[in-house]
Amino acid sequence: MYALADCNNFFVSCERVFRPDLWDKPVLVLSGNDGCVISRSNEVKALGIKMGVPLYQIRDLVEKHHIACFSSNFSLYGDLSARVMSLLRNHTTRFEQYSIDEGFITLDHVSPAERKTYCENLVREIYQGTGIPVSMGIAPSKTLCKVASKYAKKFPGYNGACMIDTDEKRLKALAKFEIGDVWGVGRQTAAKLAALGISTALQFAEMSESLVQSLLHKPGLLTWRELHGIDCIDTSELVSKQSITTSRTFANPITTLPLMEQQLANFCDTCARKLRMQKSLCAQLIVFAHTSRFRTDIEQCQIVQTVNLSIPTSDTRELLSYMLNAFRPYFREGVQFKKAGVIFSRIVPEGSVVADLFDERDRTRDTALQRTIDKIRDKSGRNAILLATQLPTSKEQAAQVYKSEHQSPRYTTELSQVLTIRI
DNA sequence: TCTGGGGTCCTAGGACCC
DNA sequence: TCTGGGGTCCTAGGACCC
Repeated sequence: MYALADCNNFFVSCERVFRPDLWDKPVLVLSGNDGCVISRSNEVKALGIKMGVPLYQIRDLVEKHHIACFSSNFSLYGDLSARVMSLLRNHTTRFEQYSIDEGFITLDHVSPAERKTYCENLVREIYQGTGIPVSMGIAPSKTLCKVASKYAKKFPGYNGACMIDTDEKRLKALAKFEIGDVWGVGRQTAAKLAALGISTALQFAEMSESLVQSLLHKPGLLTWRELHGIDCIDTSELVSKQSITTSRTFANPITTLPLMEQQLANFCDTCARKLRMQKSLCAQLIVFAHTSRFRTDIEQCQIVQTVNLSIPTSDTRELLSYMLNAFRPYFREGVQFKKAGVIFSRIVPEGSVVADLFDERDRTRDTALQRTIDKIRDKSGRNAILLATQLPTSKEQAAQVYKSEHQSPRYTTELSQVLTIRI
């Protein structure tokens, strides 16, 4: 048996931990540039505000119902997530973090009769220890855990933990569960199934295995088996990422090369630091920039350049020079670039690389320099030392690239803060 | 006017091989 | 007009997740 712990309205809950006055008020958290809704309190959900809607489309509702809006504050969410996950880790022999707000534990060390109570206590402990409300779902497969956790979230009578441990409970739970809400069933799949008259998880489970296989192939088949209680989805943590992305939408489009290069240099730096943190190198980088797909009134432009490296590296200066050389010829002055980003892929572990006879770089020296730069930054802050390309071209321009008007303080990750904490 | 960011897995089809 | 067959590897794009 697994138990899934799923934080309720996670980003909103994080903001509320430090704003007890908002505990029973409508609250939402916004994406970058305060663009879209990415987390909603129950009060906001009740107002019919959907996940992902742009803020400008719900301005009236926000004002009318005095909804508290926050810009996203990922250093806060990451820190509170780590605290929740560490409490979960203490309660099991096997723990798998699935996302920033979800983790699976196994319950082999708890007798079947005590599992529900055990999880109810864990929910209480996490709430007392972190201020974050959590719902738990207990079941023999992860997909069923997800179903159970949604029931736990929806009905207070479950005391925060819902268990599907008999066939009777399983069928009852699936009968009232929309197929589109099942983990692994997205819009396309739900539409395909709707065409066959299938709308609940139970109807889907009652399809023949061979029909599911021919219609939805491997992913659909796995979901079908999971709903029958067969554990077959592996979520074991990948020790290192297979690709690393940094990309941003700009509040005001970028139209000049120096400003674009500065942004790309910072993206490249962020990716390269992540790469070095997981002790890897990459052999491919992709750099892209494009105009807003919503603006049908202006000239559209999309740049995508892939660079393959014959020798994998994690050196920021080296990666940046390849990147800018590939990008520069395609940049068109005056085009309104709304989004840009960098992707590192073909990632391999450090030390797995064989020296190249025709290598023209002094890698020993490069590595030593990069290590020194990293050390200075660890000690004195990220901006203590930067590449020239990363420097803002002008203060006025730099200030206009992003927008974040409702940012909460970095309560947990910045020193010298006086805090009011809800107990 | 304003519309997020970072991932994974799977599959079909092209390139290439003998 | 007729134009092999079978296999592997790689990649782009689709679908999905939070």
